[in-house]
Amino acid sequence: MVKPNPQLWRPVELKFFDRDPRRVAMDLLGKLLVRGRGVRLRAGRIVEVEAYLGVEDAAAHAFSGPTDRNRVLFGPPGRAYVYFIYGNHYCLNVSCQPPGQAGCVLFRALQPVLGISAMLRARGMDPRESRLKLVCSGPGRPAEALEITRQRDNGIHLTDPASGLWIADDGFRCGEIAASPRIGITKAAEQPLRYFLTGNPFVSRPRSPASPKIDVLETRL
DNA sequence: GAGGAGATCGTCT
DNA sequence: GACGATCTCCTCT
Repeated sequence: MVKPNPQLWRPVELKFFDRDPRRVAMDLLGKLLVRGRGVRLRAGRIVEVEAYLGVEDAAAHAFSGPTDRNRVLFGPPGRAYVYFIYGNHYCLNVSCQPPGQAGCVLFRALQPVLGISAMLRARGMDPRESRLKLVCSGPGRPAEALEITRQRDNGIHLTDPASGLWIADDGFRCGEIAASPRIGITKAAEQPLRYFLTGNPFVSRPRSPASPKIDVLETRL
């Protein structure tokens, strides 16, 4: 494995997010989600995401219009939307499209790249733990590993390293991208809006429980 | 390994 | 008061 070099990481530009969430979701695969600035960085490669299409998507938080909770989704693109779920977990999304449209992408799984011991600590796991899939696979776990909370991070700029939570491009070519139905939802559950890297061991579930159907979309080498 | 159930609390109706 | 874009632990096979 090549040693990560944060000096070469470039923040993703704002215009990257000013597009259809399906396109943003696919293009986010292989990018890095980074916590911190300067030293003591924690970073994970994005290997699994889900697209939510805004007010026309019955499974999206934005479906019933703006509320105090989801207001970030209706604002500018490239912002963190953090919500609390099941009394236990925070989940991180990034807003897409121009203000008024409420598309977003949910981060479902990361492959730990940098600051793994700090992630293990944040997750309350044994520092000698070798099953790294348990660190960031599943939407609640990256938030815990990177200490993302609604109070601290909701609405911040994911395009700006100064915010302390940002998305970087290190030039990684991600290989084959596949799509399947989204996980854990009951409405609009059949649409293939979950995207992941084929064969990557850090993907939370290789196939959706609701449907085994997987479509290979494209290959980037 | 698979499946089920409990934990736990913010948000919405 | 009901529900939820989840996780973990426990039991069963």
